[in-house]
Amino acid sequence: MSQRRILVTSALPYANGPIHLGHLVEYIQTDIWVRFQKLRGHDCRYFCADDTHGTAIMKSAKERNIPEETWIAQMKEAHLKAFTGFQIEFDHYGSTHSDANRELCGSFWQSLLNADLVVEKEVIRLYDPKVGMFLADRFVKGTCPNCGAPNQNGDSCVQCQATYDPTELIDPKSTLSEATPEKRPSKQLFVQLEKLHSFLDEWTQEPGHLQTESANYLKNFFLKEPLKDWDISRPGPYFGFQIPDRKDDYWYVWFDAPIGYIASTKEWCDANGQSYEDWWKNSDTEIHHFIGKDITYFHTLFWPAMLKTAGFTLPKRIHIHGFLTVDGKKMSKSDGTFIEALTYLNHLNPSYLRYFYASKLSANDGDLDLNTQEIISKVNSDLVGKVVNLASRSAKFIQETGLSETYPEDGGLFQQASAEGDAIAEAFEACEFSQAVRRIMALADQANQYIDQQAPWKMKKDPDQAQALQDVCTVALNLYRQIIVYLKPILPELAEKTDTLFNKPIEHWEDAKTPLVNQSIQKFKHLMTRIEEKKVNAVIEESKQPEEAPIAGGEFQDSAEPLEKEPLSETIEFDDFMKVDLRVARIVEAKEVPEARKLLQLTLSLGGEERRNVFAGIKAAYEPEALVGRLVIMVANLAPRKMRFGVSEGMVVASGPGGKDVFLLSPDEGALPGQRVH
RNA sequence: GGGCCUGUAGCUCAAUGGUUAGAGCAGGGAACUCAUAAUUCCUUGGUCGGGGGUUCGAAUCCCUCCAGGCCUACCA
Repeated sequence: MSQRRILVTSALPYANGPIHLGHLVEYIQTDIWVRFQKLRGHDCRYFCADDTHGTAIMKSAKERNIPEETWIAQMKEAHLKAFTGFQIEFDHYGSTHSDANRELCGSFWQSLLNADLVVEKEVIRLYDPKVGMFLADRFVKGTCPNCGAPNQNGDSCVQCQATYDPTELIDPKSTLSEATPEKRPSKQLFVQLEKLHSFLDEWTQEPGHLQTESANYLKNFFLKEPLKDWDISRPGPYFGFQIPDRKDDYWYVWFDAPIGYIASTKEWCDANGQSYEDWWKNSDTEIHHFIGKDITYFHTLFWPAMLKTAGFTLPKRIHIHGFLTVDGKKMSKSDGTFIEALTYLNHLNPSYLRYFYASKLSANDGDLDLNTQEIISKVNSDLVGKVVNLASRSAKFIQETGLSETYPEDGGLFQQASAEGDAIAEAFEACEFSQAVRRIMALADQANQYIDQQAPWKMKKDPDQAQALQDVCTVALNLYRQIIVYLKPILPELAEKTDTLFNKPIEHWEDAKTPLVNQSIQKFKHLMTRIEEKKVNAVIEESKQPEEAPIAGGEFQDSAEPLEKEPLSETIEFDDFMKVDLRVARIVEAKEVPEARKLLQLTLSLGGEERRNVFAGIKAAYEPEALVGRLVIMVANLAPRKMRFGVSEGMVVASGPGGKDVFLLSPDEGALPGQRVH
């Protein structure tokens, strides 16, 4: 296979807020893809930078009473800390506020001028006389001109969904100073994108450049009609780059941001004795941009147009991903699901999230849901239970002897898994990470079966079987290492620990094709620990922020979520209800069931001599001692159920999703054991 | 209102138009005791969203309806 030259970028995070788990979908996705390409031996480089310009940055700096440069330096440091923590490995991470970027912007600009694409037009905009600047839409609030709702944003109304120009707002107010803005004429520069319409038609529809859903979206939406002129300048004061030969005009942040990809490349090239033009003006370079679907517009229309005009190589592919939801909903600060990267890292291992995202990501732009129960189950059963367990259950048998001198007969397992590597590689290449993970886990299942069949722990008891024992463990550990080769792009840290275990680093994807033999093995140390639910809960707790002022409606603001999660059942008749015999019962004894993960054993009294033995799945939520003596509601006529630990003679009634969130029902004071509930 | 995507087991997802639709997790039963209560075997569980159509044959192709998601609007 010939070596490819691949340049990869992720979208530049805005230097105005911390990195959160939503951002990380993209950086983890990109990082996995880049690590995969590097492991395959390609000349692959990953560039990114902070996006540092615009009015929002000015506002933040102003609020803190510090220069913009100080603010963006602080943000960059925080961003890098988060990325490093999640093992996102850039070849270079720059900033759009750099000399390299300023120069490149100048050269792009000149190309646009030369191509006669820039025109000047006069527009009426809102101006804040107190602050002395024109106001971006987001910094104006006022009464909706359509429905009269007060306190609406500058561009649209949440009440009636109307969109409008901020100059149409009734009674507008600047959110920067509370001043009433003035309407002022402003001369602004526009790029006539329409002149490149046919090029964009062609480029966006060419197979391979975009996912089909994105190509369709552009075709049916923007490209169906003449493209609007792109408003590319902003009047000062504006934190950004001044446009050459224009006294008071700055490039709009979305002009200089994507050029930041090239500037970051250039900084790396300058430091490494290379020419950035070899990367960006070279048809042999594959350029891959990873972005979220919210910025499709900028990367699939403006950006190719700019590259084309300035004579740069066009992207080979734009990889567009969806948004992150948590437990099926948009991230929410009040729910504690707006989780910052650094908050996560305070409690949990980054590998968990890397693996979880990989197991959910595919090449389409659908949203990805982070479900707390699912991440626990996936990591604990796949990674710890299956993969790491392979090493854990075999390494210690051959710590003294090391791996066998020649690779033993294994019934073709290694060969088979080696061949599977091609299909796994194809899945990685196509960004079908979930498929790759599925295939890898199937290999782990096979390897566990092999160990079970061979039963090395039995061989260990018989000195005559010493060679067989070494051979079986040699196979098992090689199958394990092979899996780690495939997982290395996703889990670099686990791969490093595995390198240590085997005294031999994994350096290339092809390492999965050759078994290790005649090799000493380090003393086994735990490679990865299980996720504890309480740590996940701690992340959510730490992420919770006080609710913003309630919208309306008084003091009872119950969430609609429980009902959405478990909708009402169909209507039943009274007789149906009466079949269920609910009784008040007193817990007279409660004890742990040591072998059971979720169960407590309860002895319930229905009064008099009537006792019931009930197993309840509430171990995670209640201490046995705290339960003794309290009254609960039980289903008293439920058919007895034989369980592994004994017969359960009914059930106690509780609400909640399960796990730690279980809430037993209690009757009000005065209720007596044995009384029926109706 | 329009566009795009999705709908398969309780949950997460597979299945080039071709046997009886499969995995993992969860549930039930058993085995094992090397391993971080991990693993292995057996097992329960499906109106492939509904209805039409094309076909020798449809989860898969076409039409239509329903539900969900995302995007976007007096425009496609």
